[in-house]
Amino acid sequence: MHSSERNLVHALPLFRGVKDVHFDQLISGAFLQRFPQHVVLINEGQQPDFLHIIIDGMVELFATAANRETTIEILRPVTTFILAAVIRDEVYLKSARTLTPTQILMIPTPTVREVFAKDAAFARAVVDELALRYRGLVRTVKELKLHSGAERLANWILDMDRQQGETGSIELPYGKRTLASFLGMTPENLSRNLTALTDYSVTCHGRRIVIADREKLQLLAQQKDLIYG
Amino acid sequence: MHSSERNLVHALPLFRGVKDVHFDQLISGAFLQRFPQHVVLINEGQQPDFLHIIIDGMVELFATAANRETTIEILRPVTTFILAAVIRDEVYLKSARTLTPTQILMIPTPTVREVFAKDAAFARAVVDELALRYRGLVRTVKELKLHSGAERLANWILDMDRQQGETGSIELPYGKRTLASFLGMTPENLSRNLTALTDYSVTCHGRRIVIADREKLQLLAQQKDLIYG
DNA sequence: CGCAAAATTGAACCCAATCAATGTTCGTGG
DNA sequence: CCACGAACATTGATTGGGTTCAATTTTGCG
Repeated sequence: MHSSERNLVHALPLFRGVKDVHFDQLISGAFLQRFPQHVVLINEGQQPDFLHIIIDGMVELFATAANRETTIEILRPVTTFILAAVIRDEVYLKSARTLTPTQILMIPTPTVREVFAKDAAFARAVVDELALRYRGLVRTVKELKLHSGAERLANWILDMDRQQGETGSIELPYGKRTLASFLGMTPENLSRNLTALTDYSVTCHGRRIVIADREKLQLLAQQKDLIYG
Repeated sequence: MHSSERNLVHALPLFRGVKDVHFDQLISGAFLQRFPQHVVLINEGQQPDFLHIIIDGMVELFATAANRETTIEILRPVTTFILAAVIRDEVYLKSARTLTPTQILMIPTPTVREVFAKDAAFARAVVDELALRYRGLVRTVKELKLHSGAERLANWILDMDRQQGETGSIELPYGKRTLASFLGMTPENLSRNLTALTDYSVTCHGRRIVIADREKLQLLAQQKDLIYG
């Protein structure tokens, strides 16, 4: 790893405050690696070898059963994944693949566990990340069990608009197939739900979605949990 | 708190290895309190005041939206809840109510955060708990998105059988209404799914469920993720 | 430019929710 | 201890959201 990259990595929230000695230990055995698009990085059921940290690009966590497949989370920089598996030293519950060309920092599991045990700042950062992700999943479960497909889509659009600067015009960060899988519906249904949102001031052309009247859309989205979140 | 209770609490996984000074600090401001059945302990949207630890009894975490309600998790001793909210110092995403008379240890949020910052053993225990719960939620999401109602029920029955000693005869730990809400279906549908499981060697009388042929049931349950879990 | 994957649209089907009615369980007070 | 009422549980009939299957159009990429 070059020293410029080293500084970049040390500045990440996960490593900020970590003692230099410990940080050196963390990255001494680490790899900073580039992967092309659509590459499977890990498979569910495997034992964790490395903690993965997304430096650049986009990663999809998904799971399969029988002949089905679903997207659990979609991650962007700077985020770890399979942190829980590394901490507990248990098999992955999800698989991961790149959605774009992606740069990933891989730290061997034993190193992570060692430094975690002796560096308080790192431990706190790990907990913070875990707690954040836990809350994200709680929101997902609430969304799935309490809202219809159209409502989930509406919520996602409002969320994405917020992330992209609340301009009322958003760009899909990934394909509609992936979005459908993430929202828990078929691609066909996502299509239908999108046209149904016309009644709520939403229009979609290609990868661009425009919200004409945000309040109208919020009416549908039943924003209760997002207000609190 | 009596000294016998104190010792009991100190022996909990969450506090094992915590320095005596720090443990004293944790419980000095804590309450050990008994609640009757069906009492709401916390409401989603509130700011966390205490970390809750279930010493005895059973607690349901649930969430509401519009006029709907759903069960997210059902917890038994010895488990914490709203740990993520306490760690991040953000509002609760779920509400909690007792399902049975319950004894709960309540530690003020600031104390938890202080001790967490200076006691490595406690920090590790917190992370362990968080990671465990995170993985539980991942399983929930997979279950919801990949399996039908009948399959989820089958999985739940097999899971419960395992927890109760794999005797092939299990006792419902809570009402069918609650179970239905937890599994993400209506009480009517749970009833129908239970009768449908007759074809898979499952019979139900009152609160008792008997599995005649476990392998037959596993066929339906599509156990993939549980084998790995 | 041309092909393959993705996206859309329509039609039929199915799982699950809702509405409605009856039977059962259980806690409570007489 | 029994009787009663209210909540819970079951069963049937109907409705609806969502999936599946199938065909067509569009997009994106080599």
